Amino acid sequence: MKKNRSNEIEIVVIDDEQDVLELIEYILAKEGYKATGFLSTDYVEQFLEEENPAFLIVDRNLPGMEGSQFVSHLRSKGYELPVIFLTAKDGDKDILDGFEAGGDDYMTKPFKPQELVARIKALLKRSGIIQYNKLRYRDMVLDCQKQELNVDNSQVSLTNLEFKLLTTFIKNSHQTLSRDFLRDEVWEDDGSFNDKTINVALNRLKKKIDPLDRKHYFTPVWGVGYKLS
Amino acid sequence: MKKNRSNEIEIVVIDDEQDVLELIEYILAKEGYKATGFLSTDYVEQFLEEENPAFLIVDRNLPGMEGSQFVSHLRSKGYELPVIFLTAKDGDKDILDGFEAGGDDYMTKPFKPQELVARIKALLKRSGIIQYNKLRYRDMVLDCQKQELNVDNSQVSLTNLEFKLLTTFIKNSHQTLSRDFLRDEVWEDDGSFNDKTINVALNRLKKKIDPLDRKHYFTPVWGVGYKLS
DNA sequence: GACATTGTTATCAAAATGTTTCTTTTCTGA
DNA sequence: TCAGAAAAGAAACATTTTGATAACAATGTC
Repeated sequence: MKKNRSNEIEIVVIDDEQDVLELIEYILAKEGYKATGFLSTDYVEQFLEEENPAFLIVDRNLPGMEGSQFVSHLRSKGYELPVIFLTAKDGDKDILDGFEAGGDDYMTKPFKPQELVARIKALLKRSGIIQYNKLRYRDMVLDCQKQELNVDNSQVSLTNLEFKLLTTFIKNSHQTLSRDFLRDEVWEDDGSFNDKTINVALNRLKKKIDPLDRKHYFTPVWGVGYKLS
Repeated sequence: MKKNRSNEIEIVVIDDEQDVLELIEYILAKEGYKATGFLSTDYVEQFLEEENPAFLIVDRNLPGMEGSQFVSHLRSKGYELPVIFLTAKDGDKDILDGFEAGGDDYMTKPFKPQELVARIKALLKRSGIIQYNKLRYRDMVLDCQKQELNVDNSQVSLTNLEFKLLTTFIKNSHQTLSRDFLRDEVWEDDGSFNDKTINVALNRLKKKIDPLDRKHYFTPVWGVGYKLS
């Protein structure tokens, strides 16, 4: 029901061989994905419903329900998450069956880990799950598409102005930003402009992203402006 | 950036061997696609600009510019159309290069025509060029052919506009949709357009699918638009 | 014409942003 | 070092912008 709180992309892997499962989980973990393995299709649907993972990697020879049948079933239920088949079944007909069932890609075992990762990435990109407009500073991650900020893996909601302000600072993290610069860049100077507007805006931002003032993201530069620290 | 007027999906194929080109064109035509072949990357960019085809199939060993280089170039220019590499270059490194350059899929020659077609279809579906039959989000299931919505297993009737709106949100469930985007996508901007039209339409939709406002499917993003939650 | 759909307008509420005032901090020079 | 000036912070208030909602008008459909 709810998306993962953290920024991690969650991938479900279904394979009946424990060691293959572990290998894949290891590969995915190394790439920064959160992998959840299943030895059969049992409970997977329930898991999808509850956790809403981003991606599915599925073998075809599974106990109980065959992999492509399972995917077909999911599709008929309206699940549209990207699916890669990863299986020893490598006949021409098998591959076509996989796509017919609603798979997005089909890889045969044995497989190259790097190719699996590349294909996953391509699909995540194509499905719009990966976004590139991300900015990072210390433990902050800004998602420019969603206008969202994560600080230390918990979401902080920012207003447009605050977002623009923070973006400007992170894009220029190496230098002190003068009030003049900020006025030009963030506010698009409408002439009349109160001295304190910038101060107030910045302090509101500070309070939102670090309410307890423990992290001191911003340092005032006396008589000039502010810089990230 | 608008789709071809006709119903046909237009696919560009680049391959320096005339007979391979013709074979692929033949395969695609038989599947009902409109194929346009090129023997090199020359003029392809111009063609993309003018015709805005839906899909690109590209060889790697091309006279002039190498295939992956060309794709990389297109990506950097902002072309987002799906790309399949279809090439004899089958080394591990080659495949990774292909994905690195921005390819969506990678097939090696010799290839099975049916597999090519299956991969094209999968990608067209995933890119939203072909419609899905069903979409799901939380406890909502949309049947796009019947224009029907089921929420928590009971049917809710939606108007065309409402259906299109909801579909757009579910297809882009991972990001905030700005009013500009919605205007382009759902209404096809007739120029005069009241600010509040979108608000009203969305609130009507909200009320229909969740009359008691218990589920909070939509979250307004202040000053921007809405997102699914 | 009756009805459903969609767009428009008006009103209110909420959120964001700007302004003012006062307090606190920081810097400077005697 | 300390007093005073200048700058920044904080809180309260004011203004503006935006969103929700309802009522109404326009449009299209049968």
